[in-house]
Amino acid sequence: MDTRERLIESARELLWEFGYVGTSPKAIQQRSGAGQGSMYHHFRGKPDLALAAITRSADELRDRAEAEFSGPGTPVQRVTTYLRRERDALRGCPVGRLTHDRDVMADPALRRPVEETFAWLRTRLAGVLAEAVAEGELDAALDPAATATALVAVLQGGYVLARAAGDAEVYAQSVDGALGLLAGHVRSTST
Amino acid sequence: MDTRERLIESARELLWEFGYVGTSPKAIQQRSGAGQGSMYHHFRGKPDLALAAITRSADELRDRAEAEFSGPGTPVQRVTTYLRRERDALRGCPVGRLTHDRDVMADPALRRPVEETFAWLRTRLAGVLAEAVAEGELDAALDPAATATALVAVLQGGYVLARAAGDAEVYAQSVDGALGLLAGHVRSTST
DNA sequence: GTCTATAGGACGATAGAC
DNA sequence: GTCTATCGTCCTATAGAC
Repeated sequence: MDTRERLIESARELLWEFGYVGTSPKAIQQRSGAGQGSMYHHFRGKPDLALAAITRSADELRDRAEAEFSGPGTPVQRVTTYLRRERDALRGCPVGRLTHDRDVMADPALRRPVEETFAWLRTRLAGVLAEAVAEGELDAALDPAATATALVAVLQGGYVLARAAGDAEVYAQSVDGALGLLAGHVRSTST
Repeated sequence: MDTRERLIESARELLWEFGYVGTSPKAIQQRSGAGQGSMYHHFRGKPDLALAAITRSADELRDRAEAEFSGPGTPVQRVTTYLRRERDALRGCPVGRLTHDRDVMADPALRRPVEETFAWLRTRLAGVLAEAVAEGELDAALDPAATATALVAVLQGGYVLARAAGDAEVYAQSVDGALGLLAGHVRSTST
């Protein structure tokens, strides 16, 4: 793992834990073991390095979700797999948390991956839900787009509530609640 | 409105928009029209002023929710009123956003009002849902506590998604999705 | 490619006059 | 109660040697 790579990975972890404003170039350098000069050799500055880190986190999030959405099982089973996937609840979402970072949202370049990630996620999940409706697995009264947005919101909000409570179990509870609500709309239980 | 009051209100607005880390004492002073000396006369420092501001925002949130939960209508109608209340979606939740602020979560005094607000909110909403189940308005299969947590999460996550999209309509969509999911569990539609 | 030195500014807070 | 002056620290970035 070369210096450039270590800088990106260090930036990713610090951005996840402390946010953009709370992450200083100095902290990234120390964590990666790179010196001041190295960082400014590989990147133009903090925003440039942050863009590389954010883009990578966004790509990872998307790839993992896509694997679950296009995996085995019925549409509802795949959605359940996605929702139930183990997550580091108290750490929160590495992409979603940037939403509360003024400096990120104010910079179009940094904001773009955040915006695109959630736009894709909502659309992709809506597609899987539409499949479920089309196959009769889900109640036709359910609007795929609105339901998808609500489910993604449950995850993002679950992180907020878990952090507020200081208890990862609260995240699990909000997923349980969402699945309980969804269960009432499942028509066929064919395995 | 005296100086102390103006300081608290200015701190509330800045905390809401920029978060704790992003809000400097200097900015609060300028917005409130108070000088450096005034702020340090009325408050011990930034954390002390922030505590007053956060506590007030938390109390306000709680009072508004309580008014809706104990208002007129059936339990499900009251929950719907709460969820549908107009909110400044792109601004987000003044309390929930502090969850992503490291300095707030690291300080037990500042963290307490955040923790207590959501603990109360989830418990109180669970109580209204339990009423609905007891009265037969809601499906008995629904767990009040988990459902309440999921619904609060939809609001908090709705803010995240709306900010990511830069579109308040996304917040409304996640509320629509949640109500659509809840609708499948409503038993009697007695007015 | 990596190092050290240094710049210019903002931060949070304190001192002491009025 | 409010003012101005000042402190020490950290921030992001640049310069220039090696």
